[in-house]
Amino acid sequence: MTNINLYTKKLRESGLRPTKQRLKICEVLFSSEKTFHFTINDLTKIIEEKLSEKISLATVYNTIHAFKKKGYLKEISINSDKSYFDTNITDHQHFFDEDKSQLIDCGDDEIDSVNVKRNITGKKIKSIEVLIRVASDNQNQN
Amino acid sequence: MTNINLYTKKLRESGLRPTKQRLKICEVLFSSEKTFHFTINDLTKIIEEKLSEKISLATVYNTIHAFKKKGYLKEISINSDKSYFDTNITDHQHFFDEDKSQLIDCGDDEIDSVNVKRNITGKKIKSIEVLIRVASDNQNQN
DNA sequence: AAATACTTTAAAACTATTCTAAACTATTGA
DNA sequence: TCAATAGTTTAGAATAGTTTTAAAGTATTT
Ligand SMILES: [Mn+2]
Ligand SMILES: [Mn+2]
Ligand SMILES: [Zn+2]
Ligand SMILES: [Zn+2]
Repeated sequence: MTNINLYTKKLRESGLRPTKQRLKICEVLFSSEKTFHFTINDLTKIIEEKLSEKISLATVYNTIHAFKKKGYLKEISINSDKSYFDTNITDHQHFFDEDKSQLIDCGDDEIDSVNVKRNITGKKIKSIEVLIRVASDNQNQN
Repeated sequence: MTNINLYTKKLRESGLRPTKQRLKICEVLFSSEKTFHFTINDLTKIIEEKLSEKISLATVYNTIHAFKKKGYLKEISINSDKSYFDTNITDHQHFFDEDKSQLIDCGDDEIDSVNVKRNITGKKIKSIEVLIRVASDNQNQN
């Protein structure tokens, strides 16, 4: 399957038609073997700089949300003014480097799976998210 | 130690003088044996309704931040448009009821402690946060 | 081709949070 | 005592990420 076909499939399955703009977004999100973490701002900059293409912010937001809803992207919970997304949709956890405001994947082999012994009546577990905040040793402690 | 003295101590240790407004905030935060989770909006409403006192939002924000910085409050990481705070500053984890947008404490005995096998060079672990998202079984799955 | 449906876009709106600057209050020290 | 100084509260303005709007553009259907 060519990349264009793959992008088209993902867009269609997310309820979106494969337009020029959306395919560009896909190119940034899904062309690399490597997964990555990004904010909407990051993504918009990459599109503008690497693909020298100007896409309206609204289109970027809409597309990212459709992919998130369908499960082609994950959103990572951090206390931050911005939203962080992840092209790695497998079950995995994160370090958050507070010095650089940067997410780092934590492999399955690097953390024991979380065992929850309690269940909330009438509720189902949707996800278990672990965030390990790290910072430089010699931090301004104050 | 009377409550007023306790509040005064907490304020002073957070670098704030014990003013009328700040003591009111303390009363809501620290008078009950039970700990609780809140947003700034919640807290402001409680102050206005229960204590029939009007305190400027800026004062609430400043006081909450000072307490957080000092460690008398914790902030919980959720993907939300608002910040959630916790008067329970002991090491514990959370369920997040997505139907009600409500945090539920997860006791030490209800979850196995997380074992991280990797360390990031030059970085120290500041915290390990676990968030278990739950929602009603019969959710609109779409 | 005309009608219809979907999309992009710039700009406006929205909202939680932070900042500002002026009025107010408490503390200091002569 | 009381003026000078330092700290505080407040309403409103500013900020910034995100969402909404509405009009112009594009694609699809009949
Ligand atoms: Mn926020
Ligand atoms: Mn946000
Ligand atoms: Zn990741
Ligand atoms: Zn809690």
